[in-house]
Amino acid sequence: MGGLRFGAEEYSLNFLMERGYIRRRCVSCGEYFWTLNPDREVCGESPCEPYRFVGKSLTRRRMSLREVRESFLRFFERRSHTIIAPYPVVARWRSDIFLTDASIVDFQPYVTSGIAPPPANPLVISQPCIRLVDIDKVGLTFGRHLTIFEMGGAHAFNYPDREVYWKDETVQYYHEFAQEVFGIPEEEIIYKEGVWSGGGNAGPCFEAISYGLEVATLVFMQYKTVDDELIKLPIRTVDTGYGMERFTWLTQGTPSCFDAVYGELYPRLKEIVDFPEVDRELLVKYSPYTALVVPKAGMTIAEARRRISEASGIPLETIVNVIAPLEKIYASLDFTKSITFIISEGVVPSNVRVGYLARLLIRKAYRLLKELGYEDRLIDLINLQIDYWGGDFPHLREMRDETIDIVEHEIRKFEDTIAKGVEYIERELSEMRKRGASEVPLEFIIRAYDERGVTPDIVRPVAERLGMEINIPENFYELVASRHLREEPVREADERIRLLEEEFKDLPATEKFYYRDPSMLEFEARVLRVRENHVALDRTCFYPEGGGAVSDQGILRHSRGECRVIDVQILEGGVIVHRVEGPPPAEGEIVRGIVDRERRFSLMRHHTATHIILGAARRILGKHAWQAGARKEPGFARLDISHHKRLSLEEVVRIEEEANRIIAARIPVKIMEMDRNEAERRYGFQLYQGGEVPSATIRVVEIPGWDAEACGGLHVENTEDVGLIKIIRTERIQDGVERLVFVAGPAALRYIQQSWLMTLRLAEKLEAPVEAIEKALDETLSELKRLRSLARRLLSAVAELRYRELKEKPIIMSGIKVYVTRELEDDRDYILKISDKLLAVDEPACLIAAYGGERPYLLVTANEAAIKSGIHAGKLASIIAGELGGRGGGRDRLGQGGLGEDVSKERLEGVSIRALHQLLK
RNA sequence: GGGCCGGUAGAUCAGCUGGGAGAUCGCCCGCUUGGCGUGCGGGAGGUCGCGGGUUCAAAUCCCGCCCGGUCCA
Repeated sequence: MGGLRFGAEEYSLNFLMERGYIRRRCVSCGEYFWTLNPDREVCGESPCEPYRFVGKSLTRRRMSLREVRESFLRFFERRSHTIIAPYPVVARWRSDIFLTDASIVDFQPYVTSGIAPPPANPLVISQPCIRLVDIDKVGLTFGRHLTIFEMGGAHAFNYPDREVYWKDETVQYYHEFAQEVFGIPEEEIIYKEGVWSGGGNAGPCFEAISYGLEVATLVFMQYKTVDDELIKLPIRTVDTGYGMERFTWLTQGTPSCFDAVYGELYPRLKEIVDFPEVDRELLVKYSPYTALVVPKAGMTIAEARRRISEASGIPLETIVNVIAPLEKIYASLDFTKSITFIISEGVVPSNVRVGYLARLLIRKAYRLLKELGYEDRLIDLINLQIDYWGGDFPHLREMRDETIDIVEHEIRKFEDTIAKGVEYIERELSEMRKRGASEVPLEFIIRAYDERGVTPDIVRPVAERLGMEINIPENFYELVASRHLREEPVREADERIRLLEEEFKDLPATEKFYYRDPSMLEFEARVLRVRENHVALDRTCFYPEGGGAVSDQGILRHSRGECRVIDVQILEGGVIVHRVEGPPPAEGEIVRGIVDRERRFSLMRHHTATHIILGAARRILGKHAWQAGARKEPGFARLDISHHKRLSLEEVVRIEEEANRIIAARIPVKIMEMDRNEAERRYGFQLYQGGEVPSATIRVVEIPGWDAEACGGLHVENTEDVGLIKIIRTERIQDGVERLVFVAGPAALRYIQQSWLMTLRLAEKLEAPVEAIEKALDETLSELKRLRSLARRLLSAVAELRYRELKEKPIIMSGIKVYVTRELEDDRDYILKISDKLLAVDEPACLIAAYGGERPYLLVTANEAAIKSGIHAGKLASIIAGELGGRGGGRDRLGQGGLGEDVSKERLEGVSIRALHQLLK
């Protein structure tokens, strides 16, 4: 949405004009802003103006982050906002993003689009947010950018029939907040006009600036953006973001935001890492110029440092040697906080999706600490973060052991990767050097990172040790990225569904009888439309495919006979379409539907079993075990869960035992339609195991005391109806995701019976009692080994005899001893043994052998002397095989081929002699 | 989810323009030594991830699958 602008009327608020604010244009950046000071020429935001609060106490008093957060929440509570507890940083209720990067994310898209009501209106929340876009610049800006921060959000949702508040009040609230809580004088409150857009929405906004620092953004979300066009939204949303950390920084006037947020932690931090002692005067002098660093402009770090040095007069080497190490400490504080929050919410590092972001953070933190020589202190820092933030976010402490375990495991894996990578690089580089290369090719550095995760900073010391030059371009990571620039493959799997949607979209939503009474398996309904073999009814008991479960099947009886229902799909808009085989019914008539009972019950059992197993897995493996996918079929089901280690046999056995205990406990399965906000309050966000649920009410399937999930599936009434659960296999489908494949009910019995029958058959074949099959098999295998070795030795002995026989009667041609033989033994090693012996002479010798059954193989060998005399085994093999209906080839000392027909020794001799004549002429 | 790399002896890896499965370390035996180490000599150890295809012939080429690694502006 580059270039989008709103007219002055969007920003000319009565509130501002009544206060005497005037609109001006920044001489530096060209943006419009509102100020009380008619002489002000710049907008006041860095980099147009350096910070003016560092080293000073400009606000009423110094405040900690917690105090700022509390003041913020209470301030808006006094103005009739309801305080809402923070949402997770992992946005599992959304399918479009992985992490919560703004407070409004909590309410998108369902609240902002009007599908669901907000939990309160207006509301206020302090939402921990994670943003990784500027990760490489964290530290460099002294804390203006963080990967994790708290966004104070005061939100109002204005409906056509209910106006809460809009622009004037929003700005007024901010204005009063800045004055009352912090004592910032009006002359220092500047509002810069801006445009906010993201997630398909847009609107004008004000950036609130004081003393050079932007501390809040006030967004008036009121448009949907479609193809660069703005469409008014029915719901206008006040979306404000107050930077809790930035306010804290402002009140404290410390050189960096990290000092303000983590200051009280420094004594403990110094016990963990050697905190560089930097002269405070230098930092106070340096800090304002960090405002010059604009991460998004694609400025390299070196360039940023040069510019700061130039502007501040601080020598570049001071910055590099004194300040840079401090920045690394800052960044590792920020990264470890992000890691702590993400992992505590049950994210398992992996090579996909949000797991990859977690891995990225852990690796970056590790490398950063390694540069400082403290990579072994990463876990200590995580513990420190848990201690520090655990007061405000208790789940961090609850998850401490799991978090530490997962991070430790990830670090070990990374160390492994590096160790192997370094070995590889040493090998390759010394090889390159041997071949005369004096510089490490850039291609090699890129490949090392892309394929093996070995970063340039690891390659560099190896190269230097080997005396090779190495040049790493500043834009290295962009180069890597550029080779992933390929087009996204277009998927067309859903093409069929899309076509169906075209055909049926104008029909009313089908009445879902399967929810009303899941035991009802026969019903009558009117046919609304038939398109080829797709039938839509006004109501149905057939459960459509969804939530990882395949659909019901059954029969439709109608005036022209009956057809089989083989697949059922629910389309957007709620029309359910039955795909049928056999004569379809006529439109308008009444049909009788009969659902396949066996299949339905199997699916229900497997579905409930999936919930039971998930509950068991979360108890045995830990709360990080989230559902990462599921599939329920009549014959089996599978559940993918996030977990950082391979499942051990013991764990699988315990999960199975726990699951079957829940079956035996005969717990009734409760299914309720609940208000979304109510459900989230009661069960927490682990409701969303199956991903996003796009509705105001949520269907909750609860096995009381065990598991509760938002789920649209059909379930048995009581856990005992599942009968029996047998886990039959586990797989690791990706790094960090384990798949459990299991069977339930009669399917489980069938599986166990089949296993038992196989065991019996094995025992029979091994001629051993069932109890002893393992022992019998071991014995058989070692016997096999012994016999193989015996066969080899015997063959050697036979070869020796054969050799002596053949040696006596060579055909001599042009002074070359040629041995021709026809062996029945189908064993090439045997022939080669004979050949080795026959050819181990100084005079020219050559062996031509056909061996094996009806279509024999051909082997031709020649020794050095023979080759010098003009023999080429490969060519011989080619000629001879060609004569005998086959083909062959090879090199000078060895040729082989296959013959198309059986051949006698005599025939082979004849052919061989002719071939030799041909070759030697 | 996609891209890329890899899977060969217990370990680390070479071989991969199709034509006899290798190196180093480790292991076993012998010699060297007062003993350990060392040095020398010998030896055991392999479904070349699995399945299919092409071919007279596949570790090597093609396809599918499994497993591991890595990267994703």
